[in-house]
Amino acid sequence: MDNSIKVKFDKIDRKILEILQGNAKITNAQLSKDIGLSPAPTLERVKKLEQSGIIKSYHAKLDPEKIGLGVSTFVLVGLIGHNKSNIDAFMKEINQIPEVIECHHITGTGDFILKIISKDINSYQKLMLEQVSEIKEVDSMQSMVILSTFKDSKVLPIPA
Amino acid sequence: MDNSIKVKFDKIDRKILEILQGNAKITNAQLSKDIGLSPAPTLERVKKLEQSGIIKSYHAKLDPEKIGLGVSTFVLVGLIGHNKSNIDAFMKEINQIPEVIECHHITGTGDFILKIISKDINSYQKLMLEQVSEIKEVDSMQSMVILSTFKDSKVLPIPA
DNA sequence: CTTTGTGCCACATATAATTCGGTAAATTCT
DNA sequence: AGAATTTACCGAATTATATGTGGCACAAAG
Repeated sequence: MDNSIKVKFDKIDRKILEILQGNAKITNAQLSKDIGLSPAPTLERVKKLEQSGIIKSYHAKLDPEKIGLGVSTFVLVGLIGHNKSNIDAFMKEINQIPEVIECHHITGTGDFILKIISKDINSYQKLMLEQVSEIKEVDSMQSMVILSTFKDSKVLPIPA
Repeated sequence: MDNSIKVKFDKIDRKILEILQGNAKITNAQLSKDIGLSPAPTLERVKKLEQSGIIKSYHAKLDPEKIGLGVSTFVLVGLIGHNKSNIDAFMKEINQIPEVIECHHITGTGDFILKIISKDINSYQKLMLEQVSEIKEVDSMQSMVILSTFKDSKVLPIPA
């Protein structure tokens, strides 16, 4: 099991990570210029960062509205019980709903927070009524509809 | 102003978008095989999707724990007023805090929801006390600490 | 029908990634 | 400290990939 412990990386690696978080499509040649190395060791560092699991994957970011996804929400979900089997069953159901793009177990008000994205309010309602609230472990749900998004950074603040 | 209206794309484009959301590093040659076209028109389609703004950008996804980011939270923030100048001022401050990786204006309980990521509980507390709560438009704050993340999909469900 | 445009392929070329051999600095061991 | 070992780097050659071009076929418009 890979238990995600902190891995070593130096100042140059940090710079690489910052650049690649913001722009994964940069050429290795340009990246090497930006960090002040030649292409060969630059590539070597990127490969190591990938192999060590620091870089997990690369993704294209789409414009939700342009693909017809007009409604995004956060939903606080309370479960009927907190034992492992309940949570596992809930997770399993949630994982099968592509509109649920995030699911986090949290402290505080609810037990879980979901991020859901769908076409419009109608399809959102349908999704909630026919899929989410149908999961038998679900007790309560509280929706927060996103009116607008001011910040959605894909760049994590790498600690010194 | 680009007002993010829905743009046309066909079944092949949808497949391209699905693949690129999950794996932005695929070669054009492989992508063309996966969608059943030759490289030239494949590349042409990808370029069009980029130019039309459907594809906004490409990002490397890092493992937060491996770079020493152990604490992620959602924070519900209430503002002292809801007029535009207040909200603008708040946004401006929020944008300068790299630990705040998301900021959404929402309906429901609070006015805004933030996603914050930091090194540990101490640095989180420091951030909240010295930066977020210092913003003068901020009235109330309610933190939800993420215990674990079960799903964090970068693939949006493109409607039919 | 004819025309115009769109989308495709195959192939040629340009650009970029990747590999390789060698060197220097840093680290470890004695 | 000094030798041995490892690590990180560079420049150049090679390989892979992206990109550009011309031509063909189908579909939509006139």
